[in-house]
Amino acid sequence: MENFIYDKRIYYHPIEFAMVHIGGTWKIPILLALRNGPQRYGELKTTISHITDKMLVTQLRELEKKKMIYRSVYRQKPPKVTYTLTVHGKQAFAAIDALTMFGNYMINITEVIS
Amino acid sequence: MENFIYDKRIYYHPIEFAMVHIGGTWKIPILLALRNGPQRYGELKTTISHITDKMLVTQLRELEKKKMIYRSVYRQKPPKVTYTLTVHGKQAFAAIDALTMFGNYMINITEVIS
DNA sequence: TCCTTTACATACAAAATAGTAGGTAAAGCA
DNA sequence: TGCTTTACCTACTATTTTGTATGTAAAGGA
Repeated sequence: MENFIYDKRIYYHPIEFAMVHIGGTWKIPILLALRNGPQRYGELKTTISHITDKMLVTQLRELEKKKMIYRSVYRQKPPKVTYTLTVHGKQAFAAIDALTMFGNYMINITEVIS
Repeated sequence: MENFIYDKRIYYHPIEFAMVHIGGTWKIPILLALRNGPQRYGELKTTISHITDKMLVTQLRELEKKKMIYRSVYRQKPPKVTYTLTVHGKQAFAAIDALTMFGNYMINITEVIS
């Protein structure tokens, strides 16, 4: 299998499919925030600096749809919702870690202002 | 070091920096095409299906600027130019391979039309 | 001199992605 | 009843990325 269709879009390489799962500005930060255990919505918002409500919500919804995370609702006084990694979500970390290593490598060989 | 500046832009995580090197639609296909050895411009154009001249040129220029590939010009009858991976470019393959594996994993657990 | 081949370049348009600003629902409590 | 907290949603705008179409330079050969 080399190319295939999903959700009315054609993919030519597995990497393109990987990217719809962890690509964009915010999906990886969200997955990393959940790496040490579930977090509620408000916690994610403070853990992940600079993220807006809109971005956080849309990316959480996409990750949930793709079965990378799941959403738990606690019916309480002020509502409580937590997000947790699924097994599929955890599978992403091999790639995420490899990307981190490559990024660090490129930082070291590049003139960067810290 | 957690955030830093490069080319007038601020980065908060090494992955963001990795992504400016291998992100976008065409950089990884180009790197993969060069994996088995240097290729000339015209060869890349046929190896990488669907790529346009504009995309191929701009991505080659960016990869060259970032020292991921280098450009060799042969002064000949019709001009000849080849592109070759540098050591830095080769460093990307650990991440690229990890992404490929994750992509394949997600393809398998997803209902995909092949 | 004109033609052909190779490797580009450039203006413009379209599409995808991200950000801004403001609003809402639910439910207990004063 | 009105207030507060948490977890969202929506319309609109801005920015970034990609694609389309067309053009050009160099150099040898007919």
